[in-house]
Amino acid sequence: MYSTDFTKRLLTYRLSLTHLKKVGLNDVYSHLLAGETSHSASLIRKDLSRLQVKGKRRGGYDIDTILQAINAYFGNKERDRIILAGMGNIGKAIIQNKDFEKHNIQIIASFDLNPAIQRKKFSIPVFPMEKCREIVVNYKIDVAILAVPAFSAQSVCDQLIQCGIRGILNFAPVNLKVPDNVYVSNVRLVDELQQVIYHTKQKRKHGEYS
Amino acid sequence: MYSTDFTKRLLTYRLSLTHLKKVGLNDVYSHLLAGETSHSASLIRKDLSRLQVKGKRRGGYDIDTILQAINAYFGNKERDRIILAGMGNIGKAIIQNKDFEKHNIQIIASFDLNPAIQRKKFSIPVFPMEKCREIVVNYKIDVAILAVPAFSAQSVCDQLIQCGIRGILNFAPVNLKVPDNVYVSNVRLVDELQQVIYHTKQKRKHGEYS
DNA sequence: TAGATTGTTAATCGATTAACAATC
DNA sequence: TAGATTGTTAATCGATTAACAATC
Repeated sequence: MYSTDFTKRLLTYRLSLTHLKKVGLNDVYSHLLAGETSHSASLIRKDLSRLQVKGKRRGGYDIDTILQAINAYFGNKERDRIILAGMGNIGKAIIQNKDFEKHNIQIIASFDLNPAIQRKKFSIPVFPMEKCREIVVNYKIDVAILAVPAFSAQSVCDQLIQCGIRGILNFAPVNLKVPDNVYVSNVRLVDELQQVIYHTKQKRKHGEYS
Repeated sequence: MYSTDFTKRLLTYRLSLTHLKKVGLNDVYSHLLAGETSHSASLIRKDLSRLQVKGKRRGGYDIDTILQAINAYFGNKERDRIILAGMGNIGKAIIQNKDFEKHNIQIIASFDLNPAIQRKKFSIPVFPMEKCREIVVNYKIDVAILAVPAFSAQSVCDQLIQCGIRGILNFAPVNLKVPDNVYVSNVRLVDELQQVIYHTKQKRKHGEYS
């Protein structure tokens, strides 16, 4: 079982490699990828060895081979289908983002408590929460994006789990309580920004150029 | 110098403590906060000791004292003012999010290359990039949110830095190249989701309930 | 008092890095 | 060949945890 850090790094590698490929490269040295991703060459070699990707002793690694290995690691075969709960600002921004489709992730439906929103036309159907179980079961959905206001987040989360959801990407500023068999990851926009502000100030104080 | 992990945990504590306070509590035990945040009681006590917050040997910690210490750590005095580059879906979702204001972060202006967008009415003014230096200098702005499309991310990033920006919260799926004195943090929505999907599948396979 | 919790020290654990032999 | 890079092992580093004395 590899760490979540490893999994995260793989996606960073993929981003850089896709870029390098577009720019015309076929091979990378570990130290080149290091410069692109701000991970050390040593760590990259270790990660690639964990992925069982073999390089050429003096010619670096074949980019396509790495990309294939990364995609295989994430299970690139079938399209992943997920649902969205909450059609507020964040929910709308998410369904308009084409990057998910590009990576074979399809948001098949959305849920919202507000009937006015249910009646509006979006690129995906919007249902009331009552429809959730039906869709999760019929389409065998495992993962949901939770983008509802903080005050209803725990309750909607509970409902999603009740319906069979086992993985949640949560945008609400709340520490969700979930059973052990449910995986939750939080995107806390305010916290992210606060951290950038904090670390920027620190850099000013202690940085090389202060 | 504390780790970025420590800084991140503090914001998680704050979220839970604010919640617990609203629910009517005045004090917390380390193990209670542990249950809320999914960090160990031991780590929480260590973090609080790093923050120089003292508890009562048998009565736990005073919530307000912790909250004050956390806010002091982040420098709660003055309001932080930042700018936004890119008024696409994500940019719009961000300026509509009231949580930033709640935490004393003010987005004072936005920039977009598209003149049509510049003319639209939003809750904050939208300028062409040429105005950037003027605003960054006049208002002494350090931090920017970068929410432009991937293809222009590096170029807009370079311009921001040119104007004096030293901290960037980047939403574009790109590994930005920046000088050493600039702090960058990335929010990769697609990657976050891909990780949730991956870990959810893994839990199915290896989890307690498989 | 007995029991429970803090605060801190020492031990553990795991992730990253350094180093270098293998090899193209 | 000489030089450069991989692949792996051992060393380091730091973060987390365990343990427990202090104490309310």
